[in-house]
Amino acid sequence: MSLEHAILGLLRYQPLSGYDLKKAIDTSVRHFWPADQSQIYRTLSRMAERGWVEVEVVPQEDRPNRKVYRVTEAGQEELGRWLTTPLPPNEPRLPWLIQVFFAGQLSDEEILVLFEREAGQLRARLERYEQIPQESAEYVEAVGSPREAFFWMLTLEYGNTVNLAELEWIESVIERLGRKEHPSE
Amino acid sequence: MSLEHAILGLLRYQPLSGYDLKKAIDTSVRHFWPADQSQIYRTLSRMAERGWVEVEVVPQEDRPNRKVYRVTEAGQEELGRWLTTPLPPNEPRLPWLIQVFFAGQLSDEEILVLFEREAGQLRARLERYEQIPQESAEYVEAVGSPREAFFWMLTLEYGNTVNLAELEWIESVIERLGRKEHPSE
DNA sequence: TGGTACTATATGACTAGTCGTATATAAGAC
DNA sequence: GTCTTATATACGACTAGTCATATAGTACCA
Repeated sequence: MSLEHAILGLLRYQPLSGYDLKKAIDTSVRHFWPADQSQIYRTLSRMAERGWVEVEVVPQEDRPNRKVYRVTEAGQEELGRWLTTPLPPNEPRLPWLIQVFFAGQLSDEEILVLFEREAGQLRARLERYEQIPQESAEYVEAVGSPREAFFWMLTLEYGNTVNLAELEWIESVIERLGRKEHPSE
Repeated sequence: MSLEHAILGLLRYQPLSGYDLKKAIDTSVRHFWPADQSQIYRTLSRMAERGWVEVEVVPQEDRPNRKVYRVTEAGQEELGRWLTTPLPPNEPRLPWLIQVFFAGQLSDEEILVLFEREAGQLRARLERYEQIPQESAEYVEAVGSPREAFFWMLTLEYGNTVNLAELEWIESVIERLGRKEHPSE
């Protein structure tokens, strides 16, 4: 399970509570691995059972105690092992392509909406990506490893490249649809 | 749920059994919506309960009876409704990018393997895509709708475009890694 | 004679992830 | 004075999808 390994990777930079981790994930790996709060807590419990992380309970006044997790030796090893393990080919599910696949039964206007909508979502995503370098500046500084930061930025580059290719393809389809070159029946 | 709608779309071309559907899915929407046998059968039962499909039991000698499903009026409507419904933005999970994100702690050799492996998987996928037009020729003929076939081919074009962009990006990363321009620590 | 593959459907057990809600308290907004 | 936001954790219910296995006969191949 990849969430476990994302958590190991993040905790390696510094020990964090479940709450902290949620925020750390949302400002780092969220774009390729979203995780919601309940999933994070469950996963942390499981990891503690397996001995990949250790818990330290930090009492707080007026608020629930913090349970701060840190990576153990076993956790370090597991992360190293996983990072060099070949993954099965990814088979992402793209419901939008199902809509495209059966779009022949829609009207030309409806089809145009289908593609324009997707183009809009991609443009919005690309705009959000532009803000990431600023947002992550403090983490880059805090961790203080240009090498680590280089690979963080590569994942952003990936997102930019792939989403831009998608957007350009959709724009080319919209253009072709406008020229009415596609079969009418 | 998208599998339901993929099934409705396929049954619209002709009534099929669960077994037929598995084969139809594997030669059509598999690349963006894989489905395994048990999931297909469960989904068909649910769809029949909802009245989206009707079952006809076709007795066979020496083999289990075929349960042939056909789309009802309600199913047709549901498909039309769904095809024009905006989908929430897709958030695909890309475990490989988690490996990239934390690759800074690996050696340069290990990192190269990580990228070369992914490049290999993409090349294999692109090669498989090349065979799809031949494989689907009989379906194109059987359904006899150039309009429908046009959109089938668009989903293939999408896969080609996006996977090629990914591959080219990875190749550019490999080149940069080779030039040792990335931080060593 | 045995192994494998095809046709055809079905079910139980499991996992990852989602959704909603709950518990506490404090700070700040309107 | 109430509503929202933030801090911090937890759990029950649910869903989609996976994996393994079962049944039961045919057919082909070595």
